[in-house]
Amino acid sequence: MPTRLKDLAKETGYSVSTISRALLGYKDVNAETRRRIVKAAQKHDYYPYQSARQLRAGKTYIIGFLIPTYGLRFSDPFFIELLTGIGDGAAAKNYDVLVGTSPEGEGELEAYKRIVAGGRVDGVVITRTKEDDKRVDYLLKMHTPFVLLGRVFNKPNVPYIDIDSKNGIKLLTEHLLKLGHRKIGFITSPEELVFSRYRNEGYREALKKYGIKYDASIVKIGDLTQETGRKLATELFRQKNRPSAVVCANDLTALGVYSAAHQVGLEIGSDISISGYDGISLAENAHPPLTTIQVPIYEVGIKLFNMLYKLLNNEPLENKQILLPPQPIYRNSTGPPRKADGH
Amino acid sequence: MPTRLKDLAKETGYSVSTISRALLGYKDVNAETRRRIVKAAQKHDYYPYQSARQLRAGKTYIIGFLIPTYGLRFSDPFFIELLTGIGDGAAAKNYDVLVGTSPEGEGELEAYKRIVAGGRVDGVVITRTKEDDKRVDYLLKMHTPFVLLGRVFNKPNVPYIDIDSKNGIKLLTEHLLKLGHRKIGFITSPEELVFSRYRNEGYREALKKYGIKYDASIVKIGDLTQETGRKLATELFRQKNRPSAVVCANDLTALGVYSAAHQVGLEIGSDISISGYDGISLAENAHPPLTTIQVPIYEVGIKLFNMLYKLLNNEPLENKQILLPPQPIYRNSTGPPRKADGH
DNA sequence: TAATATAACAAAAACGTTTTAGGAGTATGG
DNA sequence: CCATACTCCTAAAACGTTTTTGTTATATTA
Repeated sequence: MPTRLKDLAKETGYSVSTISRALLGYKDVNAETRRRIVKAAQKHDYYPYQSARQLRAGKTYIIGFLIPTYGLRFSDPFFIELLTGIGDGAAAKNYDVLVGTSPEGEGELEAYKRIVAGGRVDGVVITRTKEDDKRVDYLLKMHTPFVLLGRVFNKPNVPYIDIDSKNGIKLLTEHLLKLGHRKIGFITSPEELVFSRYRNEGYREALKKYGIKYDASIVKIGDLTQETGRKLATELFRQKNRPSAVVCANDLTALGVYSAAHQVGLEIGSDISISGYDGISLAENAHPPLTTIQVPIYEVGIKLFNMLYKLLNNEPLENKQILLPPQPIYRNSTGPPRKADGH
Repeated sequence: MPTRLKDLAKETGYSVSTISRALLGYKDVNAETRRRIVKAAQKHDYYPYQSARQLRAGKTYIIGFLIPTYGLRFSDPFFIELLTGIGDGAAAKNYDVLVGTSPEGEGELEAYKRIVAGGRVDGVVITRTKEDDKRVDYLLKMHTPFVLLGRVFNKPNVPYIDIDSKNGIKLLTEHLLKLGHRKIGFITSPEELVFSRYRNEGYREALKKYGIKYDASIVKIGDLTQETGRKLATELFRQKNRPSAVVCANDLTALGVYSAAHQVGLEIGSDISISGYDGISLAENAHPPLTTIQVPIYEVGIKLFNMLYKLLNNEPLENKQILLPPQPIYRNSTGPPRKADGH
């Protein structure tokens, strides 16, 4: 049904190779000939058949992006914003994005193998890098180009974009300390994630700077979901001498803490201060608006693709490793603690 | 770098065609031969090269899914849940999902043409169907299989899954009416969307049933984003005799109304009742939890893929058109209106 | 005028897989 | 012992594109 070079050849009377060369802009095609061919191509809405193009070129013009899902009802808006960025960047260069899910643990590497070894994609965007990341090892072994959102240890030369989340969390924690908070809880992310380490460091450094001892009883490890944020915050709020503020590893967790706070009747911004991380649009429209680190997610998505594009086309990559400074946005979810130290 | 049939042929001493046939399970391959070949394939982590397979078969084993984006900061979690459903359904059948964005208007059809005419995908999942949907016309013309999330007019035979949103909105509106509300605002979705018509009908029918006149001044057309929900709700709340309840076209809009309500100091569930639609997990964890229609998004995603899969493989489709009954969940965002009719 | 350059097109090969058609060798049956 | 059936394997073709190489006709030059 769709038009192929063969059809255009039959219609115009030229050979398949001339049709191809005319459309691709080769210079040894007569101007009038090219005009006729282009006209016919437009008339029939010709688009080159990708499978053939791919086989011939040894490229797919497709990049892979696997969304790390924790559990079924996975819905972090962060990944939609990132995905649209990557997708729009790709579309601008006539690339496509193959999207899959990668469950944590077992199936994860298998999902990558499937798309990489099968030659389904030319390159990959990886997020939520781990301390010992098998995916990176595998891609290096396979010589498959990739870019990371987040850093990785012991691999000095891999290209990445990351937000300096150590200083991000540090800024937020210091902000709370300046406001007068002295007991600040922390709901962090799974230990194996690289950014957990940075965020934990930021939290600790801020405390240290203010001479406050690290208290493991008010530090909880979440999984970046709202559900878990709510659950862990509830635990924090049940404690005898509950923290007056909670720093969260991401916005979704923070929104979960909102939920917990409401349940126990704590007013956010006064009874309890809460900070997030990511800057999803829900954070802005939450009540009260959430103090967070604003990550330019969509733009990072575009940039990630463009880096990968250069890798794929052997263009020089001037900035191979980009560490963006954290951009804190202080909103009303954080405020000075109640004088009559609540509870 | 990756292993190909040729390599396995060289290693085992069999021909390329025998290798292929052995791995594909043809019966005229000696058991011992197959064993040896399979062993070699495993040893070298062989995955068939997709481009070649696709070209030969005339199929890509890829389906397309274009996310309709309104504006840049697009982040409706609904689509992530749907996407993971579609993706997991596809992966189970060794299919992949090509994801792109489709801006409203101009570029939309072009985005579909790119992936369909270029043979990038075998079939397509379409969401947010329109009254006069060019995409459907195009796909029918191209004989490209597709399934819809949502119905379409004047095309009796197209396969779809839809929630009966007329009755969904009707149930929610009636719920509010039963609670005693008599002035119920409605923030609906863009007119061109098919489900807008159904939802509007549901709203009107409920009012009619209770003998209440339709009041255009408290019906606003939004765009399904939180931002716009907030903006339009603010307009509603500024009115002299503001509505005591607001029905929203989706959860995200409802969360925007939450934001507006908080800004004006209205207590949700008493000063103002709010209902959503979709049942994203954020709705459950909002404060107060949002009354909504629970759509089994993830499962619908899986089912959509399975329908498309059958179409692609010419398997019979018993239920070509599925209309799911609405599943209302009444939470605390809706309650009886204040006796001293606020304001 | 003969040799050479140039312009404009086409033939053919290649990418890696799957499938069709068939072939060689062995077993079976009358 | 010949014909037939069966087992197991392989050669070759095909999918549609791009690119390399080549060819023909015309124009240019000595």
